[in-house]
Amino acid sequence: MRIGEPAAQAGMTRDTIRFYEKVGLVAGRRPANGYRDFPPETVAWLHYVRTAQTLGFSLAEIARHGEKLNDAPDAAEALSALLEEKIRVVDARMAELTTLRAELTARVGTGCPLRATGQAGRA
Amino acid sequence: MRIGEPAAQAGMTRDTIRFYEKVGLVAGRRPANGYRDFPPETVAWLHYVRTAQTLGFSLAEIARHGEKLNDAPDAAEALSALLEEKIRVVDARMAELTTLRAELTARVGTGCPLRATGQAGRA
DNA sequence: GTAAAGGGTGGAGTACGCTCCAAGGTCAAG
DNA sequence: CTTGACCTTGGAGCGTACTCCACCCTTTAC
Repeated sequence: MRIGEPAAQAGMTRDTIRFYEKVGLVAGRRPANGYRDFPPETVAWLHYVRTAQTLGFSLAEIARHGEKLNDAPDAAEALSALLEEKIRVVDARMAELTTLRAELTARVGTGCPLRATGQAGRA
Repeated sequence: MRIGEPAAQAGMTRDTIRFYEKVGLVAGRRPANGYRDFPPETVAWLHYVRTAQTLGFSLAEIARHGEKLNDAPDAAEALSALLEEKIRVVDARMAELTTLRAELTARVGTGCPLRATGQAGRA
């Protein structure tokens, strides 16, 4: 597929895909005419990139994940490992939010949120 | 206090505080010698800024919150409202993470994470 | 009086993730 | 063979949040 198709299907601009290629996040062939030619899986990969982004992963991290997956002898296993790692990250992030939520709740109604409640503020 | 003290107490550099002043996040007096002079509350405020940041608020948002608090006739009430608003944001973020976690869990062991499971990828 | 610690300024630079632009080449349809 | 859609490139620009720099002034301690 030429660049427009994955762009449309993944809901991003062609510029974004070119940028992703530049940072090594996607790759394709280059036939004689100079046009990029992407395999169909690229669309799924781009969706995956978006998902990982919403998880808070940087493009660099996502690119590393992609490499790991390509290098792994057993892609399915490597992937499960990565997913599990991500789940741990998500859990950690949620725990953090839980703490912050508690801190906020504790401050509601105290009338002085700028004065630390306990160790608040160093969070 | 001169700039070094709030910097040390809030764990940031003087440059950061100068930057915050530039974007309207903190303010102080300027005596004849040209040195910044901050009130003691600045330290608590800076801690608060850090906390809000970990919540995912941008400096611009935090600055707006600060203004609202200063303008409010009843600071305590205005603050509780803001905190409650933040709590809603935290809750929303957690819900999002929960969804993502479920999506990841569903993919573990499927062997094909790049193929969307349901609406995965549009998250 | 002098030296060190601390403060001031403007401006450049960094990292991330795009986004837009101008100038030009390629391809498919009529 | 021309039109228009789609593609190419390099490079500039943006917003966020700093970070570092050089160069100069003020304060503090001895």
